[in-house]
Amino acid sequence: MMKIKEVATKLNTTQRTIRFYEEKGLIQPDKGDNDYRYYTEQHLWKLQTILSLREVGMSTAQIKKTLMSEEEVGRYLNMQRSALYEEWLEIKDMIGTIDQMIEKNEDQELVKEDIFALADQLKTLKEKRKGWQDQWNFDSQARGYDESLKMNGYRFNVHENYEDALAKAIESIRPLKGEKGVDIGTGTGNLGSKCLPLGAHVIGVDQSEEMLKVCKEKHPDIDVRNGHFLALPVMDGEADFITTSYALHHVTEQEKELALREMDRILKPKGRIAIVDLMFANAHDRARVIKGFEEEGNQEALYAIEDEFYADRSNLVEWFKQLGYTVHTHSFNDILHMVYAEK
DNA sequence: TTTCTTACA
DNA sequence: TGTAAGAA
Repeated sequence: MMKIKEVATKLNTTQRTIRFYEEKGLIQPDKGDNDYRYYTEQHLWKLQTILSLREVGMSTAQIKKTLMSEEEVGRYLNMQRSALYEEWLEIKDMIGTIDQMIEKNEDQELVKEDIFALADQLKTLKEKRKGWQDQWNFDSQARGYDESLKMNGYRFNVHENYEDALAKAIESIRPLKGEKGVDIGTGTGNLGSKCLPLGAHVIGVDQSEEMLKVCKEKHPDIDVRNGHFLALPVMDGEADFITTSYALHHVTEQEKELALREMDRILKPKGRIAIVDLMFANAHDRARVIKGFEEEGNQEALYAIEDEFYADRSNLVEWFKQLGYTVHTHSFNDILHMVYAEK
């Protein structure tokens, strides 16, 4: 039985901190008749983990949850990593615009407007990065996701050519042994897992906890991470290739450009990207296909298209080219396409 | 001496 | 979380 001072020095903290954790309900040491706190080995261990989690920025409230649910420390660490990545990206954005402001300021004289504009731009960028929300509630869809893939829509089957498309993506990427790939919006891992037998390390990113849980159960070898298109939990230039299927249409057309830049950030030079998704070849084609659905009175299709953000493939191609990529495209049907880009 | 509690920054 | 003050 140790008294608080001994514990504090041993763990390299202060007595105040230890009492504070008790106040927050994280630990309950035994109290003697003199009201002194006495700590056992178990208490020490617990305090040690509290301190460790605190060190990586987890709040006491989160730590409390983590400690109570015993089994899932990994899950909370995962979430914490994502949070830190988001903060990191935000800081990078801020530094970037400050650089631009300084440059403007040195160039010309009266450039307040430019600086205001840059600040405003930064603000919207921050909002986009944070403002991501799961409009379609994938957490609740997770369990039945693979089953629902097999079912066809009544008059509109978005998963027609699904397997062909996934196969084509892998065939284009040609993952090599030892390479690191990132599968964005990995869901239950249907696409990402196809890289595993080829010897690649796969990071599966998804914003839905439940999806990740299911994914991990199906494919234990996938390195599953919380995150989304606008804030990928991956370092700059870490990925040899990126895949994504049936996910980009959950991001608005405006955000898609930012999403491509985010992919560009994590991709190595010479890296490859394969995007398989519901999209239209271009604006004309979009009008043509929609008109077709209207003429046949296919409300189901029209509603589905309106509810989500099917990309304009020509825009994606254009953005990739601006970033210096070589781009190829492939159509599976009117609404299912692949964009393949090489850095 | 040591720890405790409470208040406040 | 750090600091301070009075009490046990």
